[in-house]
This record gives sequence, C-alpha cells and structure tokens, in this order.
Amino acid sequence: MPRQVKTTPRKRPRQDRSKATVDTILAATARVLVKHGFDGLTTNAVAEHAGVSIGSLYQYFPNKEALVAALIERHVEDMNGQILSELTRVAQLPMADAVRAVIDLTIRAHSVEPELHRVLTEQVPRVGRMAKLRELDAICNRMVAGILSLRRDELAIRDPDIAAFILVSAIESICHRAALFAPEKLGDPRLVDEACVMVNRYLGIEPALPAVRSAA
Amino acid sequence: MPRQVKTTPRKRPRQDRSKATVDTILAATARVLVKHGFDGLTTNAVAEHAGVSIGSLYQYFPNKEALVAALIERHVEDMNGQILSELTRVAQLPMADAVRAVIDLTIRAHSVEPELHRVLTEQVPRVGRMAKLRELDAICNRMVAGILSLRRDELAIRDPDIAAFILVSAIESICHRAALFAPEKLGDPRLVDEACVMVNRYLGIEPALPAVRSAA
Amino acid sequence: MPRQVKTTPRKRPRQDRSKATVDTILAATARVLVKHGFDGLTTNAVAEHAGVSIGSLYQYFPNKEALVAALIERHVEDMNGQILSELTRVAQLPMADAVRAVIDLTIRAHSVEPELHRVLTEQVPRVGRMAKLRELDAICNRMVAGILSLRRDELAIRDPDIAAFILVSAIESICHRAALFAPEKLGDPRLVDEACVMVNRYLGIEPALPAVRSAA
Amino acid sequence: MPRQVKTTPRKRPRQDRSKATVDTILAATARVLVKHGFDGLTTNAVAEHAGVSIGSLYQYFPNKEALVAALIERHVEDMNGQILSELTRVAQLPMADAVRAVIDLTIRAHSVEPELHRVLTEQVPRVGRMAKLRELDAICNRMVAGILSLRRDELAIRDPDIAAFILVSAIESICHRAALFAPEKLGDPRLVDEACVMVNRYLGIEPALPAVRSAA
DNA sequence: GATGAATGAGTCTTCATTCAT
DNA sequence: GATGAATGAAGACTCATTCAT
Repeated sequence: MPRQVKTTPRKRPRQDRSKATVDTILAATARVLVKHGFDGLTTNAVAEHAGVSIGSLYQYFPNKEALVAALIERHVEDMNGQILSELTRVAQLPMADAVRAVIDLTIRAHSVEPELHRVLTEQVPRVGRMAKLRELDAICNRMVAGILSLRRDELAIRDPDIAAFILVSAIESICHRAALFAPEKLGDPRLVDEACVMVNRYLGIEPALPAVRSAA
Repeated sequence: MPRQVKTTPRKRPRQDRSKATVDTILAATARVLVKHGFDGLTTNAVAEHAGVSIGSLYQYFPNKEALVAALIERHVEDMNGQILSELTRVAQLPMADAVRAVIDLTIRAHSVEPELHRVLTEQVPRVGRMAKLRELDAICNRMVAGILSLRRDELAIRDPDIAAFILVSAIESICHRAALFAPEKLGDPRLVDEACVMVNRYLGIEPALPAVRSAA
Repeated sequence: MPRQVKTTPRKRPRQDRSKATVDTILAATARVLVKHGFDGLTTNAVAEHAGVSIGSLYQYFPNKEALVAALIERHVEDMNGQILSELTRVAQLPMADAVRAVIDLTIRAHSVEPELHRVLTEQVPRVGRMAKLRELDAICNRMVAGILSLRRDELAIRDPDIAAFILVSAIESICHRAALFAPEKLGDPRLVDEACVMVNRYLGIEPALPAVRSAA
Repeated sequence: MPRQVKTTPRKRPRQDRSKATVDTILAATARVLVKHGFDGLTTNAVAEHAGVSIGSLYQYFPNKEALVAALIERHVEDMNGQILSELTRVAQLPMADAVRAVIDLTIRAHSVEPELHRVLTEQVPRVGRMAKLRELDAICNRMVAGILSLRRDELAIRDPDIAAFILVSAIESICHRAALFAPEKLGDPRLVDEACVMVNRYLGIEPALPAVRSAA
C-alpha cells in the first residue's frame, strides 16, 4: 500500500512559543478528526481550527501524514506510558489482583478520550502508522508474557507467549467492542467480573477475595 | 462524522450482461481495495481494472462508498450464512467439540482473503455500514447465548448473555489480530488449542479428546 | 454563441403509433421542464417520464436540442395560431374593442400553461431557437402595424411600425411581469382597464362604452 | 425547480492582490458569458480567461452560479444607483421633461454592454436571483408611484400604483426588446419620441418643447 | 517566522449518445 | 422498431502544498 511519505516533524520546536503552536495544532487535529472523521480532516481545516495560518502549520509539519502521525505517536506514547507503569506496578500483586487491575486499566483506557481513540483505531488508514500500533501491541504482549513467565509455576499455562497473545487480544477486544457496540456495558461491573473469571480460570488461579460482588 | 452518503445501489441489473458487469466491478473493487487501500480507491481505477467504462460503474453504484458498501454487505451476508449454518450444526455436538468447531470456523473465515477481510472491517465505519456489522455481531451473540442457555447445567457460567458477549469478542479478536499482526499464527495449531483451552476452562468443561497434554 | 446542431426531427411519424409516441415524449419533455427546469432536463429523464426507452426517444429526435426545439415550435405555433386568428377577427371591430380584445388575449395566453410558457421564455437558452421567438414577435408586430395602418386616419399616430413595436412591447411586458412578479394582478380588472386606457389614449381613441367598470 | 445552490461568496478578499483577482474573475465571467452563454460558461474557461488557476476561482466563488450571481448583484446594484439618483434629480423637473429623462436613462442603461445585460437578465431565474430583480423592480415602481402621487392633480390617472406598474413595465420592456431584437432602434430618436408621446398622452400632459411635429 | 493567496493535479460524477441484442 | 446497457468526453470541485509578501 503506497503513499508512504516522510513523517518526521520538520524541526524540534526550541522555543516555548513554537511548542505551544505545535500543541495547538495537534489539539485542533484531534478536534477535527473527532468532529469530521478522517475524510473531513484537511490541513486547511486544522489550521483554521488552530487559529494558525496554513503556512505556519507547514512550518511544523511537512505534510498531512506527519500531522496524523504525530497525533498517533502522542496517543500511543500516552497509552504506552499508562500501560507500562501499571503493568510494572501490578507485577508485585497477587495474580488475581493483577488480572483485575489490568482489565480495569484497559477499560479506563477506552474511556479516556474515547472518541479520539475510536477515530484513531477505526478511521485512520493503517498505512504507514500501522507500525506504531503494532509496536504498542507488541510491547503489551511482551510485558504480559514476561509476567506470565515469571509466575509460570502458579499458572496453568504452557506457552506464555501464546497465552499472552490470547489474553491481550481477548481483553482488548472485549473492551473495544463494549465501547463500540454497547457503551453502557463499559460501566457494568458484571462485565469486568466475568472477564476476570475467564482470565482467572484460564490461568488456573483463584480469585483473591470471595468475589466482592457475587452473582447477584 | 459526515461524509455519510446514500449508498443504495442504483438499479438492479436485469439482463445477464449487466449482472456480469456488476460482478466484474465488485471484483475489481476488491482488488483495488486490497492493493491501494480505501484512500487509494478511485472510481476511475476500479472502472479501469474492471475493464468497464466509468459510466457503467455509475450506472450501478451512485458513488465510491456504495462500491465498498456493496462489498461489505456481500461479505457480511456470506459470513452470516456460514456462521448460522455452522452454529446450527454444532448445537448437537458435545460441548468441547462444538467449541473447537466454532473456533476452527472463525479461523477459516479469517484465512480466506484475509487482506480483503481486514480492509473491509476497517472501512465499515467510514462507509456507514456499522449497522450491518452490529447486526452480524448481534446474531452471533444471540446464537451463542442460546446454546449456552440450553446447556446451562453442564456449564460453569452465570449469565449466558454476558458469557456469550465475552466469548464472541475474544474468539473474534484472537483470529482477527492473528490475521492482522501475525498471519503465520493463523495456521499454528497451538493457537487453536490454546484458544479452546481458554474457552473450555471458562465454561468449565473437559476437552473431548485424549486431553491436551495436561498443563500445570 | 455556439452549440448549433441540426434540430429537424429525424423522421415524420407516418403511423399513428409513432405519432402518439412523439406526443408522449413531448408531453414528458414539458413536464420535466416545468418540474426540474432546463438544467434538470435530461434525455434520460424525459424517456423515463414518457415511459419510453432512451433508444426510442433517439429514434424520433436526433438530439436534445431537437426535443426542446420541437416543444418550442409547437408552443409558438400554438400561440401564433391564437394570435393570428384573434387579430384577424378583431380587425373588423371598433378600435377600442379591438384593443381590449387583444389585451385580453395576451393575458389569457399567459394564463394557459403558464408554467411551461415561463420556463420556455425564461430558462431555455435563446441559442438557436431565438429565431423562432423573434419570428413570433415579428409576426405580431407586423399584424398590429397592419391594423394600425389600415385605420390610420382614426388614430393619432405617425409611424405605424414604431407604434406597433411600442404597443406590442408594452402589452406583452405588462402581462409578463404581472404573471412573473404579481400573479394576483393578472386577474385584476383594474390592470386591464388601465392598460386599455393607456393604449386608447396613445392611439387617440375613445373607449367604446362608458367604461364598464368605472374608477370604483 | 432545483439546482438552486448556495451562491454566497466564499471569502471577502482582504489584501489588494486578492481584490484584483476577484475583479479579474468577474470580468472574465462576463466575457465568457457574453461569448458562450450560460450553458457554455465553465469554471475552467473562466479561470483560464482570467489568467487565474481554477483553485483561485473556487477560493472566492463556491460554484458556477455564484459567479453569475455576483455579476447580477453588481449589475443590479449599479442600475439601482443610477435609477435612484436620476429619479430623485428628475422629481423637480416639469413632468414632460422628467418623462423624457427617465426614458433616456433607461435606453442608456440598455445601451451599455447590452449583450451582458441581456444574458444577465435571462439567467436571473436560473441563478435564483429573482428576489434581487423583484427588489429592483419594486424600488422603481415605488419611486415612480411616489412621483405620480405627488403630482396627481396635473395627471389624468386614477391609481398611481397601477399606473406606475404599467409605465415601468412598458418603458423597461420597450428598451429591453429594442436592445434584444432590434439594437439599431435603440439609437433611433423616433423610438424615444414615440415612447414619450405614449407616456405623455397616458398621463394627460403636454410635451414641454415646441411639440413633436403634430400627429393625426 | 508568519501569513494567506495562489496553484493545479487529481477525483468524482453526469448525461448525451451509440449500438448490440 | 424497441430496448437498455455501455460509453467516455466534459466539467465541477477539492485540497495538499508552495511561495511571494
């Protein structure tokens, strides 16, 4: 799939003012993206929304792809950070608690800027920036696999990599589809509970507490 | 998010000749879509690939999105059919066999024209065919929930609806992401095995066959 | 102004069926013209409205211009006939009666198929078919001039040609603008009365009767 | 009758450069309009004639009709101004002089760029500028009616409104049709004279000057 | 650095007209 | 004669990008 262009920002903004401009532009990009979808994303519209001349925009981003790329980069890095720190924190907890914590995090991640997240994952052509997503995915998989490996003896799994792949896919998808098809489910504790049950059973571990909110 | 246009086909082809034309056009659409992505899909390119004049294309499809919409429609209906018949057939089998059969089917579905499947799935929202997808999803969920309900006493689940939602999401996603990120995994028997293990454990049933070399 | 094409009908319809088809097509043309304006007039639309295949349409009319031309021809001939016979009839009457009769006729002409008349005069590009209108206009002018000439001794005019030009223009315009800007005026007897007054005074003749509907 | 699109200019030109561009574009529009008629008016042709890129054209005019609309607007406003000032000036003169002055003005207005005037007038409905025309018309009618009212006792009319309607229609039309069908008449003093005679007789006033070589 | 006017390649789309059946 | 599928030239319009000021 063609249309591969340089997407590295034209210059690192040195001064604060430049930094601010870049931020404004990216914020505008996000707004336009959410409001008009990827097909309605035009550099002129972004510039206008940002209250910046189209010339200025091109001062900081060599082309449209770079704009979107930067936004994705930022978004991914953001999530990356969250996930990384949470997975690190969680690595110390009892397994069942870790499971719940991770699932909670995933749901939370789908609740913050959900509109942007949605557009980004659904509408932005994977072309080119796919790599970034794949990378995020790979990091998750690797970290989860790491945790599973470390605690292998308390778990009923064979291949931590495959198990990680399965778990990450399942959890991600449950949250994503809930957000997509049935937003009201995102807040439903039964969904979280049941997702935990599935993961726990798969891993062969017992829930830490006598099921806080039982079958009610 | 605008750019949602009328996508209803323009006229039903009456003569055989025109039916063939429509097919040719859709086939060309699929080819171009896979090769250049949605943004690289131009009506002119499709017409040319189809060996048909641009006018003929517009005789049957009012615009670009209608092309993709038709493809999606066709694709979804196809899957709908497959799933429906398979789930019906499988309803009689021992639970563990049913599980494996369904997972196999899902993988198979993602292995045929995986590229097309991917692009189509991705473009669903941009072409305003979410409803169609949601519909397919709902059918799956309902049928799975039905089966779970019927066999409730052999299963370790509480709410068949939520369990169905979780299972359908998980299975679909595992296959989808495998096709997307790691096509080689699609053929790996360990993936199928492991997915079955997860489902079986979640449902609290024993694998039918000589047991997957015991874990733990 | 270019775009001059042959507009003579392709064949004189010999059989009745053909004649009927031509009529149907022209009627459809009129309907489409009235409903969608000249810009919405497409040969395909006409064929469809006429319940005739596009191929058949082209059997009788070599091109779109011919279609419109035929319609105009028919319309003009129609008006021509009315005007001719009325002017002839009126030539015998006392002058004041003749004046009123002609004004009445003009108003009536603007009331029959006013929509079509309007589109024809307003929207149809004068290109090519202008000749026909000019012709109609010329005929009117000549006939009126003729009448004025014949009765010159009872009239206060010098040049019958110029007087005719002025009168025809004025009357035509008063009706046209009334129809256009103030349709309710078309039925207002005061308008007719006043127009008659103007013409009568200009020609230097007395109203025949003590003003049927006086200043009320 | 559809094809009525938004015709409001896209952006006010701020810099001098762009103001010049807009003027150039409108001038080119007028030229192309006169040479090829409305149907031969293509945005590309206009841009080319203006020596401007098609993109620049669309920067200021959202579509083809907006071009013509702007031209009409400009034209109507121009006439508006002329008429207003002339009618005001003339209100003080002896009636017969006022009549001749107004007729002269109307002829003069139809003599400047008569081709453009014609095309513009014809295309008014197609471009949805009827309102503008109606407005101009209403202003004329009202002003003339005002003058007639003021001098009612020297005039042989009953209803100033209807008289105004008739006079404005007649004069406008005589000039319009002369310009349209017989441009040579526009310069013919006999036409002006005769038009004055008609108006004078209708109003029941005497010509100011040594009398138009007595008629009858 | 900033501005915004200008550019024009590239698309979509229409519709008069032809022609095989 | 009739049909309607197919054609493709032509035209409207967008938007990423450049560049003079």
